[in-house]
Amino acid sequence: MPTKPVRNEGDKTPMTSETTPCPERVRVRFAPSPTGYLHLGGARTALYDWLYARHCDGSFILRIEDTDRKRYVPDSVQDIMDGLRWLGLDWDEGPDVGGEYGPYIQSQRLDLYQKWAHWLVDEGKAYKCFCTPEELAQMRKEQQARGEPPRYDRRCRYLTPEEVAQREAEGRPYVIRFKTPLEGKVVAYDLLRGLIEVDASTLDDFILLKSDGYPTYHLAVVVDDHFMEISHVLRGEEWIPSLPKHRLLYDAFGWEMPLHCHLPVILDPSGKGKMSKRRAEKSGLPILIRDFREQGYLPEAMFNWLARIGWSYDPEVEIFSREEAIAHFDLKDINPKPAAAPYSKLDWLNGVYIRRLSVDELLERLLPFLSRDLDIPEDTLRSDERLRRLLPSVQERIKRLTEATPLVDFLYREPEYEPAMLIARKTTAAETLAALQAARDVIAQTPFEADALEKALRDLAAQMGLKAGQVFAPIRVALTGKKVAPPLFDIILALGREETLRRLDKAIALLRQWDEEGQ
RNA sequence: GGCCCAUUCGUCUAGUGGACUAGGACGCCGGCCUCUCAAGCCGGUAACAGGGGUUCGAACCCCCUAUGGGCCA
Repeated sequence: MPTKPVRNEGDKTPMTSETTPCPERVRVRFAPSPTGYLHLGGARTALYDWLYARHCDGSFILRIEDTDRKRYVPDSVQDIMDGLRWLGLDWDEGPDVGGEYGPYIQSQRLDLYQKWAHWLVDEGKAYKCFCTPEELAQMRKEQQARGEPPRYDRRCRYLTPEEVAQREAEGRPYVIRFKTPLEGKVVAYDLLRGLIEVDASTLDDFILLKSDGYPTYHLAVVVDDHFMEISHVLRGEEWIPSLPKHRLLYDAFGWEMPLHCHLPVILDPSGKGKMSKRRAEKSGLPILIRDFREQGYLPEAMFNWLARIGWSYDPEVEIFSREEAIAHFDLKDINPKPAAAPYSKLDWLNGVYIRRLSVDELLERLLPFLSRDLDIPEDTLRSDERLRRLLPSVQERIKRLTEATPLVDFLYREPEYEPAMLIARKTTAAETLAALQAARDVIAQTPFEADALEKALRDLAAQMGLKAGQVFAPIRVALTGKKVAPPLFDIILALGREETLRRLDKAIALLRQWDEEGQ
């Protein structure tokens, strides 16, 4: 049970700098099922697991819970590990790095589960159930007809030893079920919510070992957490309903129960239900960690954003590093309320992190995206001074790495645009034409330097009775083919005088022809 | 439907009986700046689900209702 931090009289340090004292030996695991790629919910759970382990100088363990063979997705283990690494969540023990408590893949631990399931049978705390799927279906049907909640009626619990022996002799397949107490309360404790009480009568004689020798989640998780000496089980709140079953199992085994803390789920942005792959696809929002990566989010921004959903150590602090998060992390500060994923905040945060990068760092992060979009090798781009020179103004215009391409592609592609786009608002084709021609000459004759060029073009605009923007706009379109682009003189300098003049000439010709043709 | 969990601005959050005319952030709106778009700066909008208690006093404690969520079927 967490104790409240003691605050001394006259202590001037803010409350937020204090965290609950850590237990002696903290071992926390993240235990995903390889049934799909790493998504928001899993990543956030892993993040809190990791933060707690690191805060307490404990161990973070990765365990693969692959006992559901039907839903197995082959490359999901790889995806989960890639995603965790990308987020900077490193593990001390796991399938790839090993450890003293391995193996860390449940399908390689079947002997253990079988041994302990049978131990419970021998102790009279569990029993073999020989009911066939057909029998169970029939049972369910009858219960429903009678308006009863469907559940196992425990008929095999009361089989005599002779009946059991006979069925075994016949070689009939069986599952092992737990002998749930028929009455009384089952009480378990959750670090965030306190006592969670449930009537034993509402619990089923749940299955521990399936007929194929595979354990159910309940058996495997309890056995593994015990033998891996897990001190804290931090998992999604969707597991709260199974907590009483686990309590019963720990008691039956005579093992000490780790502390449990159920983390709030992440909801769809509408707040109307758990974030799921389907819902995400419908709304066009990313949910898989690989998708966030693909869409140009920075891992440090993701980390920050994910950590701040449902947790805060200081309401005034929105932006924090991994180290700060570790230093301040405290289970008691987790908000038990399910939270809608605040995507707009992620965009803002990502922009903040992008702007904090050095130009060199930004370039490195951008290279994979630019290379792919522009079909130019990374090395070529890396050594392109024109690109590097443009980056500072790109940096403050993008929220995601994917947004850089349209801002710089004019360097590598001939601009394409409709002639009408050249005409600035409140000007005519003739005025634009005159402005472009005059601007062309000014640029050709002025020292090729930003301040000088800008002054010359501003003077030109004044002479022609136009606003500076009315002269800049057609030039921008002529050079980039776009109305939205980095600042004009960054563009001109990046392109160089020769190319700038060439594109202006082309624009002039285009506009003249378009104008003569009567549009 | 049963069991469980939760309930502060649109959203993420602070708040653990008096410091609350409820604080911060994102978004949104407005302004400044400005060659487009951004960034930046300034300002604004906006919440204790409802009802009963307990208490001198409740966002905070208790109960009920409602709503939302989770799990099982």
